[in-house]
Amino acid sequence: MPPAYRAAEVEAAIYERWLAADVFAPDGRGSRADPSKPPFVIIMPPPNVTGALHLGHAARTTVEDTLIRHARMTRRPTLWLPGKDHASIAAQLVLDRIIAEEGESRASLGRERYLERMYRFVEETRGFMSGQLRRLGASADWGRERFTMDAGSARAVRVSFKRLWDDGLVYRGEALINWCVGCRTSVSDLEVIGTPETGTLWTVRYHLVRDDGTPDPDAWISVATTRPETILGDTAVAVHPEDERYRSFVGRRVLVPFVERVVPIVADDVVERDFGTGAVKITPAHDPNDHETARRHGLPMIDVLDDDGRINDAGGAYTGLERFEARRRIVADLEARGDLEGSRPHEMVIGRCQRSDDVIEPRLKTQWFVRTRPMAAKAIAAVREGRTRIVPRRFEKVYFDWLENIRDWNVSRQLWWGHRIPAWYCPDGHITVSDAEPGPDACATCGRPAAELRQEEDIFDTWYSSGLWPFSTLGWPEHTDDLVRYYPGTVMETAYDIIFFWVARMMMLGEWLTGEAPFRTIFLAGLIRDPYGRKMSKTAGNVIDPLAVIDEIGADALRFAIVHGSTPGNDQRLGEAKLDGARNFGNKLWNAARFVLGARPAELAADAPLALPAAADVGPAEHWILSRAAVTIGEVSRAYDELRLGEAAALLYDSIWSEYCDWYLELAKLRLADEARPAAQRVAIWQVLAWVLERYLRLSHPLMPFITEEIWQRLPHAPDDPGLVMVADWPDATDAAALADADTAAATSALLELVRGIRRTRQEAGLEPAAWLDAELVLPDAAVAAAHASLGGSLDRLARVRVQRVVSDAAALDAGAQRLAVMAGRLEARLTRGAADLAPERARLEGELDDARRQLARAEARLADRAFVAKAPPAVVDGARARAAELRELVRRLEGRLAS
RNA sequence: GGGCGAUUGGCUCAGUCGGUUAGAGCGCGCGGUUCACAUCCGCGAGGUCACUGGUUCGAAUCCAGUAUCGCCCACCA
Repeated sequence: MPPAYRAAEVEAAIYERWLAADVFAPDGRGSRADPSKPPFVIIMPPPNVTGALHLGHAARTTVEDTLIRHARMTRRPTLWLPGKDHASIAAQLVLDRIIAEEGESRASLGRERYLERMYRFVEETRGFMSGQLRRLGASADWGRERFTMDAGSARAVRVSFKRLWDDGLVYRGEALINWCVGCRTSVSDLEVIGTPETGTLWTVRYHLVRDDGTPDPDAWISVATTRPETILGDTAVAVHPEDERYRSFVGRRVLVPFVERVVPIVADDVVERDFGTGAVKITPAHDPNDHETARRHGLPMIDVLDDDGRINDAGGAYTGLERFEARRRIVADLEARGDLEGSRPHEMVIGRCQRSDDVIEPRLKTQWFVRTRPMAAKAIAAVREGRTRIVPRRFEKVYFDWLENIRDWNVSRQLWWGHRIPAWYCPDGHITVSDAEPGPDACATCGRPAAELRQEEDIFDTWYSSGLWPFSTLGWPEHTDDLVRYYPGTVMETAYDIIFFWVARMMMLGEWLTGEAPFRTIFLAGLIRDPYGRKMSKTAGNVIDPLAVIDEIGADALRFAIVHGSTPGNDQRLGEAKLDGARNFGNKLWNAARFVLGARPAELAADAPLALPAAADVGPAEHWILSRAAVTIGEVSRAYDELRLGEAAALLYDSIWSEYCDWYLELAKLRLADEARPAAQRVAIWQVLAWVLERYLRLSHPLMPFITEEIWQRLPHAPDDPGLVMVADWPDATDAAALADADTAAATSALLELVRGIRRTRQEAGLEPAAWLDAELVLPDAAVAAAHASLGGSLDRLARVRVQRVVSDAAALDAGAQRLAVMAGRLEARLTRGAADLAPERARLEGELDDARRQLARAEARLADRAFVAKAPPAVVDGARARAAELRELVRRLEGRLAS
């Protein structure tokens, strides 16, 4: 076994071995799944097909792979289904940049050639991400890999849309949508990011119109606006109905500047009297509030923009101007004609596009909408009724709030890369929605032949096909075997920032289309931040490249760092310190294994399978580590079961490092090297050493799959072992628990405390660390004395003492001797060494006595409290009594010691 | 304007069902050429669990309020 662990070399080879063994698929050749057990299914959140692996992907992959590996080891049929998302806008933005370098553009290529180019591009990139996920150790079923633009997804999109259409949940209508000029498409409300910015609030005069229809140069109403270019689309001015200042204005008419349109002054209580002038210009086609107001008052709605963000034909002299240029010109022109009353800086929230960061323009457009309320009700019910559980629970509220206030979903996108909406128009204006791949044979209303029908140009919002993902990947709408067996999924693991985009939509579409919630548990993780708590971003320059980390310290270390100390739903910081810690842990495990493999007694055949020794040969240290192992197996298993992976990692870290390596390995080492010890005992020691290591490897495997596999392969195995730790059975604690004797384990534990006490005392007394001290031990229990005798010199060696005498009572020792006293629980040691400085030792004992007395006083006060004794559970009271007795004894002994 | 989260040693975080002795890693101090590992070993210091009040025999933990920071949602032009 090489002295240092070489992650990079090991990981690639191990992954190949897993692939060759065909153990990733639930029905793979090497799978040891028990078909009678309930399947464990995770459908992977599909990363963007053009993307590169970032830490977020690494975190998702790590958590899901860990859950999957744990489930696989419990013999459940385990499906982790991977895939890619076509990510229409994101992918188009990427491709647009690329073709721009080639001197082309969307317009120059045209739809067909653009899509051809996109398919070629996606062909090139789609393998990258999978390769990167494999480097992380992802044990996904690559044979079932899917793509949101593959034929199966396309079919699911068509069939689902037809179903929703037939169910009356789809409509095509004119509504105010969010238009992104930069992306040249509409986007959903979720994709509009409210950004606080300082804008300008202009005050503008609208002149009243006299009865003869001419504007009155001396009478006007002043309105406030932040977007003067929308003046061109104004169809009213509104004031509050109870606003005394404007009471007489209501019902009169004003002239809209530049377009010279005569519009009414209406009263509506949306108007805030305190804001601006208390009078609002109403632009129904470009503002949600105004749109509502216009509907209430039956006002016309005039769109003044075109798709490129320029003023359209409705803008009179401004037609053709870019929107912000138009704004500047209009402000200047208002000023010139004396109708600009003033302007001031104004703090406001600007809607910007999530993708392009361009300013979103609300516009009136005819598009496709999904009526979400009925679906939302089902999605809410699924969680309310406990059919789906959200972890951590606090996100239920977020989920409910959003679904309860949900608005219709604009699924139309004026893009090319995506699923085209399967709706056809006939010349008579009828709409036919069809789920047939070639489209409908004829107009569903008038029967006109297909040749006369024209398909909708719009494509679907990317998240529409993502919403179908939990079942489209399993073959829906067909009743495939996979769908029957693996739907609904077990856990949907994702970060909390896409609850609305994705989780809620999967729940809605899943409930509505399949009649079932798409998963049992929604497991929401937090985001990974840099060591200062900032979001990682390329512009901030604080990104950690997971692949660079893997190259340097290996996937196991990255995985462990991601999981260790994390809590579901909470953001976590990740930096070099954490990564180093994880790497060091792997190194520790590797070296421990190196020692174990090298320490096998010659009496034990090299290929003898791992087994626990006969009870008669089991020594005290073995009882101790086996009892610790039993506890760890139980606790770690529970932590995995309850999705508390951070805790599983912490438990393993502590058990392996602080118990197994720091103590047990040391105790085993010395006795194994002791040739005078009977072979049967040495063999037993090694067997326990190796057995516990093997169990810890299995427990750690889901988190650190590569290194545990590599080490496990080097341990001896029985012929019927599965050959890979990856498909080894999840350990249980019964063997260890049955063999370990609790009293002996406790006796050993007490002796370890004594060693710790001796080390501390000698350090405080300023003794040379290497010096051997003579010692007399007070070991009051027979069990402890027996354990000490059995461990022989190994324990003494850890404390660097030569034991002269062991007594059961401190009274048997010389009272006045100038010796260092060590107390550890009920055990004591007296150390002799010429140059010892006794003062610090005495000071420490006095401090301890003070402390013990204080605690005793508190303990006794508690017991004196009748209410406590009467009301606290008996076990707690008993515990308190025992504790008080212990403290009393400690005080007595400390007093005795200090008196001498 | 609503909602959520966080607040525990210098830093980053755990802390299950409320149980009295609040843990870890990093950092810090002291010491170490122990033949698995210096990516290491040993020892130690360091905490009024943000604050106020309440519930309880008992509160880091439950309740109410306050403060600070962060996030999400929301139509004052």
